[in-house]
Amino acid sequence: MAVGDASAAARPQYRKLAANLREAIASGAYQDGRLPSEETLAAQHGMSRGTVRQALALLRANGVVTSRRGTPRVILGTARTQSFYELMSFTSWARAVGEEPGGHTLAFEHRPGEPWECAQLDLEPGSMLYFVLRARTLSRVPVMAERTLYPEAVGRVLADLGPDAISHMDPLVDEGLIFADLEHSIDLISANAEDARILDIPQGSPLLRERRRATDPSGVVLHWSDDRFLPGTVSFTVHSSAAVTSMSRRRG
Amino acid sequence: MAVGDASAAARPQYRKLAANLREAIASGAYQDGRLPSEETLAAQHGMSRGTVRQALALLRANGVVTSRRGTPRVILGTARTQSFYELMSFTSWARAVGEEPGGHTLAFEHRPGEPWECAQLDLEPGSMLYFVLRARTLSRVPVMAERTLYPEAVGRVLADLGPDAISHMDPLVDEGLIFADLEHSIDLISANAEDARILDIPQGSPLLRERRRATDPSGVVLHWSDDRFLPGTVSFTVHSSAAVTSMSRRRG
DNA sequence: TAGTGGTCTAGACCACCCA
DNA sequence: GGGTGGTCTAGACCACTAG
Repeated sequence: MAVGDASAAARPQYRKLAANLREAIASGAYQDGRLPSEETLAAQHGMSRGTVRQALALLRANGVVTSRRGTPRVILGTARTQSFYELMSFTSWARAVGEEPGGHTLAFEHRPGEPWECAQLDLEPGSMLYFVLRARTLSRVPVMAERTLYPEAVGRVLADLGPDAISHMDPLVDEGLIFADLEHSIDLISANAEDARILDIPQGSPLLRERRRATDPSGVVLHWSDDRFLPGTVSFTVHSSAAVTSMSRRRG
Repeated sequence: MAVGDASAAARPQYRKLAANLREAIASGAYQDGRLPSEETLAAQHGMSRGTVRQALALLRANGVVTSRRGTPRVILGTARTQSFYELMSFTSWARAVGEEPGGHTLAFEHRPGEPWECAQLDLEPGSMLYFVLRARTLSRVPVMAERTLYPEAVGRVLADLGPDAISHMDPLVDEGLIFADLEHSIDLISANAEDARILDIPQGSPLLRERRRATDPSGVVLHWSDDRFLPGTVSFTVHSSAAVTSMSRRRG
């Protein structure tokens, strides 16, 4: 193979290799629970060790394999981390777990933002923004109250959607917006009057709250959302490793 | 610099660079919000571009900077992801946020595990294990009920501790155990009779539950724990990026 | 001591963004 | 078109583990 044959293509080699290895692991190859050495993998796939290591770093970060100097890599499991998109979109998450997602828009406002709202979106105080309030359902049962803020340029895309549009993420992605990073914060709160009405529960009932902020590759905030789930409907799973930790616990 | 001057040392160069950049960012250098190019950083620090990229990958994974082909890296913030150890240890977490941690052991059992318990620890059904039940406090106020399972070899280390030992992690680390990976699962439950007694709340009160499984570099499970926090005492924050996602949402 | 993963280098080409 | 980050190579030495 010639030097510099960087046939990056749409999908780089290291991602393909990572996907292949994942599949191989899931299908039960490597019964001994250990991966071939990096050198071996490189030879088998006709690539350099550096590329193999990129693939393995991906698996490592997702908790599929461990790594320790001196010994072969150990297989931990298939580690079902979701696609990034499923983490953002209630709709595609629901479909991925075999449920039928639904949504009903209860409020769609185009107005100047409150100070805290503008702050969340990194906008000047008083900037115009979009606010959307929706009830989300699984198999027609309400499970989540969703409040989302969009900067003007983003929310405008959603203005034409009907009140029963299922996904609000899909139109945004179709529009060419690129969601690169997410910051999640998870805690427990009690339902206010509005939550109670939306989810048909007594005021004060406990809810699992997930607040999210999404940014594009240049750091511009694309949306901020506050999702409140009924107990028992979801749980959040996180993998963290000593090498790369991207989770924290805050004083409530 | 000679080829192969891999002065890996205790702390590799790329980690030092990452730490330096973090500090520089926090201290307000780079007022324009953009990082110098990789080439520039490499020249400034006398290292190769590959090493610089390792450092930047770390910052990227923690949400400190973004990256996009064609444009300089954009600074997102100081992104306060905690040290891996603080995520594992209630004690060191509490101290890091300026609280006074405490603990009182309510049960310390050495017994054969239930089938589900052995499964969590990857042990044969019926294996001996240690079970510890503790009330954890912040500034002497109970905020969390902690139930932990240890395989025999690990739990044995804790047998000599008194009922008011504050940290159970420190002795384990001192013993030479290496915690490499954590799997967290976060959801909402209601207090059972035992929780109610420990936390002095009515039975059925909502609690934020974090279940954790820690493994060493070879994949051996070192402990499993079930922590139940009072509402308002903690929140969990996770960063995920399109490149490396290690979080998922499950149907409750 | 042989073999593994961890770190590092010096070079290359490519895809992309912006002036 | 010039500069940026993304991908890839082929080599090197080191630190560690295990037989």
